[in-house]
Amino acid sequence: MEFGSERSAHEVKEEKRTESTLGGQEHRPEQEIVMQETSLTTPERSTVEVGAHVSCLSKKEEVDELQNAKTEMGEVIEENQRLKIRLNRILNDYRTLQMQFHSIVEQETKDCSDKPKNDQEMREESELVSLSLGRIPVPRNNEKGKVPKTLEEEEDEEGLSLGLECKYETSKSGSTTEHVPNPSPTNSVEEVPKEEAAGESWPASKGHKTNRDGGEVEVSEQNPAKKARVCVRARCDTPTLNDGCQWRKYGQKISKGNPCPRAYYRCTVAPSCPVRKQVQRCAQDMTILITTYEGTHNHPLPLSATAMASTTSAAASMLLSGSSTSHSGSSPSPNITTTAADLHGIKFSLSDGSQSKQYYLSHPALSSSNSHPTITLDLTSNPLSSSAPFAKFTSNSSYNPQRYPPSTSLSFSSSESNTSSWSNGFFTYNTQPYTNNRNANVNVLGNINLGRQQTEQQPMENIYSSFMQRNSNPIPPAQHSLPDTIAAATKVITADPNFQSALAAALSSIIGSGSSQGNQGAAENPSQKIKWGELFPPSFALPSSSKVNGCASSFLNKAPANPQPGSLMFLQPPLPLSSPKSASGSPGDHREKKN
DNA sequence: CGACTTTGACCGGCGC
DNA sequence: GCGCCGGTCAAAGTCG
Repeated sequence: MEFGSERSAHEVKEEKRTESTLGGQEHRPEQEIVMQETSLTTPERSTVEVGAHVSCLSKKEEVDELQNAKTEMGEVIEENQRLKIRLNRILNDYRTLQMQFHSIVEQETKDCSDKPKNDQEMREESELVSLSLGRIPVPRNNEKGKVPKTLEEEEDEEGLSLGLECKYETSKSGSTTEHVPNPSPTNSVEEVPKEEAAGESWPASKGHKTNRDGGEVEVSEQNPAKKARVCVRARCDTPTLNDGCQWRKYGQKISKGNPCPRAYYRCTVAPSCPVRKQVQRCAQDMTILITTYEGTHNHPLPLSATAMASTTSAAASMLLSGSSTSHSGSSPSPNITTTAADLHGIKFSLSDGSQSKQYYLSHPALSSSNSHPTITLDLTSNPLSSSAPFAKFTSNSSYNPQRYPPSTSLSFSSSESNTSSWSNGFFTYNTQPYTNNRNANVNVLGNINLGRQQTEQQPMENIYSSFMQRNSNPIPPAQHSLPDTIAAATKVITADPNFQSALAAALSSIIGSGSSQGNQGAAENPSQKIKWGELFPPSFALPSSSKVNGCASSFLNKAPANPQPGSLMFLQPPLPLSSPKSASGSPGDHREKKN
């Protein structure tokens, strides 16, 4: 709460500063003109003074001085003329600039009023966010098409406000309103529980459960639509991914459309942990294991569990914080595989150096329930973009367009070879532009590198430039000045809670791992927490799971677990694939209800 | 014996 | 209202 007010004040200051800065720049030409005019009047006055002074001297001296005065006057006149010419030039320049500025403003206003209006309406109606922070948003559909407009629109209307002051424009609506009632950082604290609550509540049998269990009620009567799920698709030969957590199977069901049974697991690390997961083989590719996580751990996790927990939390946070959903026009078939390419959504570019992984957040593969916003991480290599080191990260709330209308689209992509992002299960995030330091990976603020690190020699394309490239269509990236790039990137970051969430998770993971070689995540360090909070908005709320040690996912094993020394590592210990039985961790209370 | 899995039954939501 | 379906429960079985 205190923290919230602090940050609010900070935001206000930032905004004021920005406004004043911009204002000053606008008026600067006028000031220059005034100065010039003043300087022009000065010579005339001096001439008069000279004349008066001459009258007091002798004739010879007068003559001499008159001649001198004439000479001086001539010089002054010449200078005056030069000044006048300069003034004219300045005025012309100023007018030209003014005209250009006005024309630009008008143009953008028109753009905003035309397409963006629809966009805004759609966004408000659908409560969704559409961002594209990459280079190429494939104009698949209207949603995609509007992505860049949205950014431009925001940028234009908001007047290029800079800084990391938080803006919650993306979470403008309904589902979000409940979620993020006020933009104060307090939300960062509140969001966790909310997210948890969202995750905790499993729809079908809540009431059911409540009745049977009587007392223990983890039922939250919140908006059912807010239950976020994170679906992870990964190639795995084992029955289940070893994500570091301990799970207990409590059910199995053969779902329609998939011969493979779906298994239901419950986290048994803590008796009251609401986290559950569903595991199912992909019908089309049996080697692909689809794991859907729901809920947030309310207990410390084993170190090996942090990765997955953070990832899923981040993804869930992205969904929830942005009320983001993206809906592709792809077939309603529960088959995700077909939709991956169709999904616009967050697109994280990444490069592993040796191999690239793709992360698609797509339709809920497992989730049959349309009431769950689902975000899917596709860790399977995608043939569609296998040639490019891309990672796609798309969110999807559900198939049901009514509940979760098409909307959110984030694309942090860059076709450049070296980039940041989700890579082999690790989130590598590089914000080098600020430092321009290739080795800035050490700097947590500047670079987020979760997990396996690229070689330091590898130039990593900064995400800001990526944003910039995406945001400013007309202007080639190379022409962007650094300040512009930073400004645009900042804008994007501050404007999109989803991205903030991703950042949050990434940072939290880093923080956790940073200190956590000793187990306790630095996120628990109040001071650091505040720092992060200042930098990031509510959506940055660290999932509870991020505070704890965590999980690794077996899919990470696919990536060579050879972290680069000196870099921020997210998950160092290689995680063996294993059955749930072999899952590590204290048994805790495994029979939460039976006993 | 405790922890875990299996599996049929039950419940609620949703669509027709 | 009915049936389908997803999700969960809990008794029975298995394993170490």
